Amino acid sequence: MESATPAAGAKRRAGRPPQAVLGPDRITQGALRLIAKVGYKGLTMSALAHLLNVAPSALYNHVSSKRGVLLLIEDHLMGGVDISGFGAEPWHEAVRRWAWSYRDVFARHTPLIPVIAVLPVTNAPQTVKMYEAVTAGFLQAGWPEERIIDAIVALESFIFGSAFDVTAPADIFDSGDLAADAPLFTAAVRSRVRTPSRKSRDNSGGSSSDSAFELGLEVLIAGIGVSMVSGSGQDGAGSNRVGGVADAAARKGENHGN
Amino acid sequence: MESATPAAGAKRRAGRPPQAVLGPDRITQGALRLIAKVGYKGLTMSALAHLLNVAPSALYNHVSSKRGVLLLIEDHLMGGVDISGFGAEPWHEAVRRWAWSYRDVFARHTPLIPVIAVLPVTNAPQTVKMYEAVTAGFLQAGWPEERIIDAIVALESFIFGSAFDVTAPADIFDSGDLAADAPLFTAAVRSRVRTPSRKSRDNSGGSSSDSAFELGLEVLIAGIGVSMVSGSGQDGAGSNRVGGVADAAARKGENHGN
DNA sequence: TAATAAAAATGAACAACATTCATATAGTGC
DNA sequence: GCACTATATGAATGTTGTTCATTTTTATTA
Repeated sequence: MESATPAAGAKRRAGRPPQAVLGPDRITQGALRLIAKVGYKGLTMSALAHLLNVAPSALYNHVSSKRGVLLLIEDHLMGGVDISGFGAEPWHEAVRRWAWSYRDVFARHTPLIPVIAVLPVTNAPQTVKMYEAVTAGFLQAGWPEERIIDAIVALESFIFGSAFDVTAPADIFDSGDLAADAPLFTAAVRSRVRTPSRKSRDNSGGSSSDSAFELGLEVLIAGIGVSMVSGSGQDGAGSNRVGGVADAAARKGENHGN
Repeated sequence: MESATPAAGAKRRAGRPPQAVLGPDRITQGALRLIAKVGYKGLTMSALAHLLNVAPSALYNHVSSKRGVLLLIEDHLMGGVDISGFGAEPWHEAVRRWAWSYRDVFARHTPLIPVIAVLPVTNAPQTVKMYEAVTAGFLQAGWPEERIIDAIVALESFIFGSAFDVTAPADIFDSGDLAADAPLFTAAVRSRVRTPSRKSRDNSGGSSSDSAFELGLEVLIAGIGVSMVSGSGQDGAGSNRVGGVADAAARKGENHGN
């Protein structure tokens, strides 16, 4: 039997080959392998073509530009985001699972974020599938339909921003020579504690981006949950207002905290 | 008197000119003018050099790479972020002012975000200044020093992600052919309402990214505020828990919104 | 003051990259 | 069987970021 990917050394003469050597799937897999090996700066059309044992120009029969390759990757990755909690777990837990995996996936693919954020979802089946599952989970939790997209967008914005933060170097807040001009900031950076995050419970010591992500995510989940729970029933204010939480700031008394 | 920027047609012979023609400031201003005119895809070293009436290679006497130009722009823009609220307004209002202006600035400069998020703050005076002001505001509000950076990072992540969202096309959630596979999502997108945002009070109709931003920001401010007021010092549990916001569910009450 | 080093410009050159074009071959539909 | 389309090759192109040798001016040092 012929291998679908012929030996790397084999020459292929010009003209359409007997059986297709490229295709969206192979391009995607090749790009992922390349990224894993040399990172995004090494993801060039030439390198991808070489890895696929093909001339660079052949790729343009399947994608219209390099952006097309990025889109293939993006949609593939979306399939790896964990949506299994929706419909199977309480809303807040499902959102947690989804958000952490979403961030983790794109933390290793931050160059895709500027592409995703601006790109229509059309013809991206995995992406649409993810949104459908998330929407279903929100609906099931009683969240009013007309505000679900805003909630998802807010969460997603936080997730994308946090994915960048994961890639930041540890010394990102080192003021250097300017430390003298920023004593409060410098002290705050130095005193920053690494609270063991949800994630780091199983792994080694938690990173600082994990604790910031956990802080923001928990606040968002709780805050969105507030509107959800209160908005549906008795107190008429709920549907489109979240600001009520702000007033709660004053009431320290019955707080969970201790 | 000689104009600092000589006429565009003038030729300059090789060798160091009598008075400096470049410098960080002129490079920054030139880059900003270029971006305003042709956007980031038009910001090339050649184009920048041409606009500054200089050979491209001359730029490399002042920046070590194109990234250096982006860093100059970034720090300059940080000076435009509104930190005037800290020390002059209640904490939540100061954060609101800061966050909105921060997002607005970088919504017009999203290509900088991947650079900022990964880049140490060293030698970026405006950036350090901003962090110092924000830290001061958080301290003044009673927020425990060791958690301030996490809070800022969480807010910043949300802000960066939201800046991308501003640039997204209106039809970004158009499922196209896949709409049939995602009925709930499609319906939610269609029913999405444009709640007039804080910002749109003075302007025309609010955009959908504005309402998502407002939702997330208000939740974050409220949630962080809860922990700040309640959990600050003594109680050991407060550090990594925010769930208290959820208890505030019942309350409604006024907010800034209208 | 003279000698020397450093700073800041020019212009030519380069490699890498995304992309296009002419060409060749294989499959598909009428 | 014939036209058409799909898919490959390989050469070529135009940008882009960057480097290098060179030149001129300013700053430093002996």
